[in-house]
Amino acid sequence: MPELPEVEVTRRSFALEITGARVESVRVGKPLRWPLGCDPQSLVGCKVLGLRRRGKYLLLDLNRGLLLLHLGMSGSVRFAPSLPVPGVHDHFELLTSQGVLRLHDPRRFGAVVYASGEQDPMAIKLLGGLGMEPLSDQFSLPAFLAGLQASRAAIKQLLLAGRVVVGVGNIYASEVLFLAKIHPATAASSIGSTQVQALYLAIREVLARAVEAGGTTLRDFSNANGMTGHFQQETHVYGRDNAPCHFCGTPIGLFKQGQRTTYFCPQCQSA
DNA sequence: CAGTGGGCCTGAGTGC
DNA sequence: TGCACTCAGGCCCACT
Repeated sequence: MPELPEVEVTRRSFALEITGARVESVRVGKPLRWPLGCDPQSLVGCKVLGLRRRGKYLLLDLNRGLLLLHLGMSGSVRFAPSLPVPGVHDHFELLTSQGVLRLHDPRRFGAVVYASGEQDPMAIKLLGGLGMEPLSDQFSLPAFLAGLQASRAAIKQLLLAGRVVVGVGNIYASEVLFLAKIHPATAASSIGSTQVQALYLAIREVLARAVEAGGTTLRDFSNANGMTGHFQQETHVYGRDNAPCHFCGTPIGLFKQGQRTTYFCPQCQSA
């Protein structure tokens, strides 16, 4: 499910409600991608100072350390004064003085990891290699250009790797490359500065627009209040193979890049 | 060293 | 209806 817009939509949907809450109990279900890294009971009594986002991670700041939440491919978070009895795919739950935080994740590619602080080795391992935040001032055109010039990988795969800029997953990578009229298999270092600028602008615009739209709900994404997104109604190429390109009418094509499906317009994005 | 591909899990959808 | 198979929004890590 979750690329940057979905994670940011999730964050916004309960950041204020959970801030200031005191953890009263913790429930863990089946193992997630990584172990929690602490005794769940040690979280009881912690106070929630705030909820931030870095890339596709949610950072729940506590008065003692922080929890890193990742939604993997199929994760979603709910936060409400109370929730129904946990189901088989609800693998982590914090009961707090202000509501119940629950992670639902059928495929269990997600994770909840405790770190004592941002210098904790686990925090560094997970967050240390992340690229620029695309919706922040940190994301600059010169730095983006330098990042692309340093890699001869295919641009789509470089975007997915998140080492240059974070948060662009499989859906949005196809979308931004379409808007910038760049073929997804183009070697990053060979893209001219004019097209790099178009890509830079497309990343900012598409991600910001997707956040406004409440994210993309393909199957099961919803925010912490259970509301779905509707950016899927605005995609130009993702999931539209054989449908006419919105700009030129050519049928949208698809191919595989590193096990992931890439959608593109063979006319608008001719290599 | 950079770049590619396997694997982690489960559920939904498709074709026979 | 049932079974086998493919595919899915991410990311670490072993390998080349």
